[in-house]
Formats: sequence, structure tokens, C-alpha cells
Amino acid sequence: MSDSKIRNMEEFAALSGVSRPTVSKYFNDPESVRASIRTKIEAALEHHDYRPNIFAVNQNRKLTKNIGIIVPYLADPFFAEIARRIETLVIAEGFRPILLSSHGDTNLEVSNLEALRQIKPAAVLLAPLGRTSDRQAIMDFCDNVPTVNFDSNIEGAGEAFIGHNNVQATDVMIQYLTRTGEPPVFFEMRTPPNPNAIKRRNAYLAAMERLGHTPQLIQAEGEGWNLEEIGYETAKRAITNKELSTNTVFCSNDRLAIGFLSAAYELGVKVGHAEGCSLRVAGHDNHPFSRYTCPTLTTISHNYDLIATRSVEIVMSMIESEQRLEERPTTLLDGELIMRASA
Amino acid sequence: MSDSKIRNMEEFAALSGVSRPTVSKYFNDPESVRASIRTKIEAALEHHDYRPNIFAVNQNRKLTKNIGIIVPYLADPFFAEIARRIETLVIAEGFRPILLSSHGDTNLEVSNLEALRQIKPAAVLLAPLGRTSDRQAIMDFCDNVPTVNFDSNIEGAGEAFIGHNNVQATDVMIQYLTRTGEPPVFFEMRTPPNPNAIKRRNAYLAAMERLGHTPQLIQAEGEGWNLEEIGYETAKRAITNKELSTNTVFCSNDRLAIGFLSAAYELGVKVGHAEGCSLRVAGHDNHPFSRYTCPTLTTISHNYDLIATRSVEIVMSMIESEQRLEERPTTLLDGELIMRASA
DNA sequence: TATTATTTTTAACGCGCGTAAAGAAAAAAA
DNA sequence: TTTTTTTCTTTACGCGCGTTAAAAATAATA
Repeated sequence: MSDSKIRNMEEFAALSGVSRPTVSKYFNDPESVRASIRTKIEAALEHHDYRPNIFAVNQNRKLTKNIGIIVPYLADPFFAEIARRIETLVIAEGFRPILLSSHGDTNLEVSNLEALRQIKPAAVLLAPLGRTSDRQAIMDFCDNVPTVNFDSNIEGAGEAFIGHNNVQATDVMIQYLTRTGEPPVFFEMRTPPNPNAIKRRNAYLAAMERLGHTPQLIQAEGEGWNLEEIGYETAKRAITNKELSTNTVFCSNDRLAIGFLSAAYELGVKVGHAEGCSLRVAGHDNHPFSRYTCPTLTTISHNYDLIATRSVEIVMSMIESEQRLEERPTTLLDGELIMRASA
Repeated sequence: MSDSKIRNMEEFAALSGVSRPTVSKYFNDPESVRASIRTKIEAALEHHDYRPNIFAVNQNRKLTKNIGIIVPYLADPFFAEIARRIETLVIAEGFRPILLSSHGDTNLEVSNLEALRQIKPAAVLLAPLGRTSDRQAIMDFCDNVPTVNFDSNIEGAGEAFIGHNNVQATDVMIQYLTRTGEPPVFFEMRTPPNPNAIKRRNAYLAAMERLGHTPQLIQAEGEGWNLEEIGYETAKRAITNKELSTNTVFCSNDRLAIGFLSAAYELGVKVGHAEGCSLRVAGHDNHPFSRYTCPTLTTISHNYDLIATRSVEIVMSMIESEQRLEERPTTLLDGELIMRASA
């Protein structure tokens, strides 16, 4: 590797003995040039460590090789984990992921969209805030940039939606809980940031009715994304005041459940499905930490890998076909019951 | 807001009644043009929604308004939380954060560095993998891009280092544990990915010697970043085989401690400083979830806010002064004892 | 009002690369 | 070998903006 600095493609082309337009062609698609030429260029590359200026390249292309990823809250391990997998897949496809977090803030979400639009990404994977999203801003964005919506469904936004089958998942858990003990109380936020929570609430109510049980909602009052704390405080109150009408609690998501377990532990309430336990607690999401709670959390798994894989698959097919999808296919991934110690 | 699409600065300048170079000047620093001109431009901006093409702008600048942030593993809530704060501060300073995660992978770390170099960032905040980093690649990078190294110290890399005072923090915890009960066993990985762990091990050994106690290291064998699992497995073995020489365990970090608590719970070992508990467990980092473990985790807090604030402060001063620092100032932030239920 | 200092306009070049057209060269087919 | 097809080279323009130098306009000062 010679240390001679190459300023631009012109210089590099001269060094490799190939014309600049051909070199340009090579960098856009190595297969598009003759093997003999390719060899020359790649030989030169080994000696001179040149790569095209990314800004100049992107300025002259309608679309870049960038793929934007927006998640609502990256400090939530659920989204961190999904983002990690999506990034890995995107890189494997030869694109460059640009990961942005909205940090739970509507304005930041909008400015993330604007930032991405400027970058002219080939496509965007968007997990919106949900209830607090600026719907109009998102729709505008999706008109201009091919987008796949995942996790939180903003009706009509993007070319496709990949999300959880909240109804199926909720049903499975309720079935399991009722078959193994008392029917569950539903533990959630009154105004959850994420629309999945609303779907889960409704699914709970419907399932309980169908099964002939009386539903009970315990609704936490907090706002924002500090879910463990909200779950903890509300659980402490609910347990202390004996608000629970049954000995079984189904939490709208694992982070609330983690807060619940913490409160129960502190109050000396033994949680679990085993003999001698006075309370059963289940969650929803298969949060990365749910495997290590005390007791380990029975929950519904939403396959991280699958949601990432499917989202990227659809994005790639959109990019290849170079056209928008006429319909808006909706993929709802089934959840899987993860039986652990807590319920 | 008229919907007339503006193609470039030329058109926008014409519409606002100001010359293009002056408009260019305005976008680089609004204060640099006369108030009357500024008013004209801003009036036009309200009607026409134009912003300079980011690629064209960056092509012609030596340095962009981008600030790179690289963390070793974004799915770790510790780094997610720090990244979140750094991003917020960077945005407040009027820069654009570019967050990249190395996902625990040496090659990805190197290609993240290369990606950032292409983007000509004003500066970079780098939390390296540590032991598995490609030291040479990092040093090369730091020669070309003004970088601040944080969390894991790569000796000589970057213009400054901001990290934890592992010695102080470890000492404080050992003092606390020995004053309130038996001296601790140290629970860690044999080959930890992060160099802080080595510092903590050595600090433990030194402190124990100084205090006249016999040290004991319980070393987990795993590799990688799945720390809870590694902690869980090793703790299960250690407890079952009665390997612990005292009733107190000091974990090298909170994620190992979370695994440890999970194992202890499963084995029916009561953890806590209270009457009737047979084991005390302490951690290190004040992980976002340590507040919700069962029992809540006694740990050493490393102030997230401070590490983010200091790192960004130094980066900003580097950018403003437009010169590299002659020394390499090292800031070690003291940890603070967080007394909770586990020890 | 005249003078000086500051800012803006005009005109023009450059950044590094995408891309198009026409002719030359190489490879494939006849 | 000749003809056809494919690929490459040469030449040249354009992308949108940063930046500079000289001339013009404006503001501040005397």
C-alpha cells in the first residue's frame, strides 16, 4: 500500500491506466466493466487506497446508497435490538444505514425526517412515535421518499407496514393464563405512546368478553418513555390498595412488567406460577432483559429477527423494482408464547 | 407557504432579492450579514421553504457540520443512554450527530471509522471496543480527524480522554462493602471486552491487599457482549459449587450483576443487605435497569450526564479553537455510591 | 456634505464526479 | 479475414454551492 495520496478520480484513473468515465462506471457497478479492465482497477486499488468522494457522488445521483432508519426511542433495548439487526442486514445488502432516534420527541422525529429527505436515501425504514407523531409530516415525507413503516402503524403511511399481530398475541396469552389459573387483569398506560398498546387493550377486552370473564384495566397515568418507572409506581399503588381483582396480571409490555416485578418484590409479594406464589405476571414483547428478571418473565415473543428481515426484504424489493407498491401490504407477525417462571 | 419548488440557491437568491454569494454567507452564519438583508432572506424563507443542498455544501467545505459518534454496542442500554445525551447536546450546539454502533465487531468498528472519515466530520466522539479494537486503524483515524476518546481508553488515541475513575469507584464500593459486612469476592469476565474491567480488577486486588483481606476472583469464561447470560451461567455454577469465599459479591459491571441476581433468584438464594439474606451483590455502572432489579442493585454510578457533557464540551472547544490540543488531557470522573437493597 | 469603513453585487472559477455523444478499440460472430 | 457488436476513450457539460477579486452600494464617521 503506497502512501501516495490521490485527490480525485482523475488521478486514480491515470494511475490505473483506465479512463475516468470507465472508473466511474466501475464504482457504480464493478460487473459492468470488462474483466480485464476490472483487474486493472482493482490492482490499482490495492496500491493506492482511493474511494470516490461521497458528497460529489451523491450530488450527481438522484438516489444514494443510503437507507434511513428511524426509531422512536433508541435507549429502549427493544428498538436498539431491532435497529442492530436491520443495520446488519442493510450493510449485507451493500447499502449504508443511517440510524436516527426520535428520542420520544415529536419535533425531533420531524427533523429526522427532514434530515433524511436531504440525504436522498434509496429508502427509509420508519418506526414512528405513534400517537404523538406529526401525521401530516410523515405523510408528506412518505410521498417523497419510498418508506416502509414498521412497529407502529400510521395508517396510510409508507408503502408497506410490518408489525405485530397484537390480537393473536394477546389472545394466546389470555388463553394460556386462563387455562392455567385466574383470568388476567390488564396493566397498561392510560395514554400509551405506542398504538400497539391500544390494539392490545382492545384485544384484551374482546377476548375477556368472548371468554365470559370480567375485564379489569389498571391504567398508569404517566406520559413518556420511562416505562419501568411508570410501571413500578402504578404497581406499587395497585398492590398496596388491593386493586387487582384477580391474582394474574397481563402487562401491555415487558418494560411495564419489569417495573411491576420490581414493585412486587419490594412489597414482598411472591410472583410466579409455582406453588406458594400469590401473583402471576406476564408481559408482552420478549424484551432482551425479560430473560433475567426475577422471576423470569413469561411473555409473548415478537420475533426481532423476522421483523427486521421482512422490513429489509420489502425495502430491497422496492429499491430493485424502482417503483412504488400499488397497494400497501400489511404484514402482521404472530407472537409466540414464552413460558417462563412469572406466570 | 407557497409550494413553488426552488431548485437551487440561485433561484432562491433571485426570489429573496439578494445576491447568491450573500445568501451563501447567510446560511453559513446568519449573523454575518446586515440586518436588513437578513430580514429579506428570512422573509423569503417563510414563503419558499428552501435549504441548501447538503451534498453540494459539504463538497466545498473542508469540514462539515457533522459530528460522528461511535459506540461499541448500541444495544447495551448504557451506551444507548450516553449516545442519547450526546446527540441531544450536539444538536443543541447546532451540529448534526451521526451515530454509529460497532455492534461489538472489530471490522465494523474499522468500517465505521472509514465511513466517518469520508464524511469529513468536524469532530468525532469515539467509544472504542477496547481490547478487540484495531489500534492501528484508530490511531490512523485520529491523525486525520479531531477525535475525543471516551469510555474505553485507547492510550494515545484522540485529543483527549473522558472516562471513569475506576480506581476511586472500586475503592469506594470495597470500603462500603467491608464496613457493612464481609469483604467482597470480585465477579468478572476472564477476558473482558472493555479495558475498564481490567482497571477494576486491578483496583480490587490492590484495595483488598491494602485492607489486609484475601482477594478472590470469580472469572466467567465467555466472550462477547451478552453479559447477562455470561453472568447468569457463571453465577449459577459458582453458587451451586459454593465457590464464593465470602457472602459478598462485587460485580465488575451491572449487566453481569443482573445475570448474577437472576441466577441467585432461581437458586432460591436470598440477596440483600437486610436481615435474612444470605448474599450481598453489588454492581458497577448504574445501568438504567439497575433501579428495577430484584432486589434493587447497589452500585456505583457513573454520571451519564457528566460524561456526555464533558465529552461534548471538549469537542466543541476543539472545533472552536480550530487546533489540536498539544497534550492529551485525561478526565476521570468519580463514581458515586448508590446504596440500594442488594448490598 | 465629504470621507472612510463596511457590506453587497457582479463575474467567474473550482470542487469531484455523473453522464452523454462521437469516435476508436477490442471482442465476438460471420 | 471481414463484419458486427460491445466496450472503452475522448471531450465536454452540468450538478449546487464555496469562494475570491474587483466594482458598486450602503452605512458610519468626521
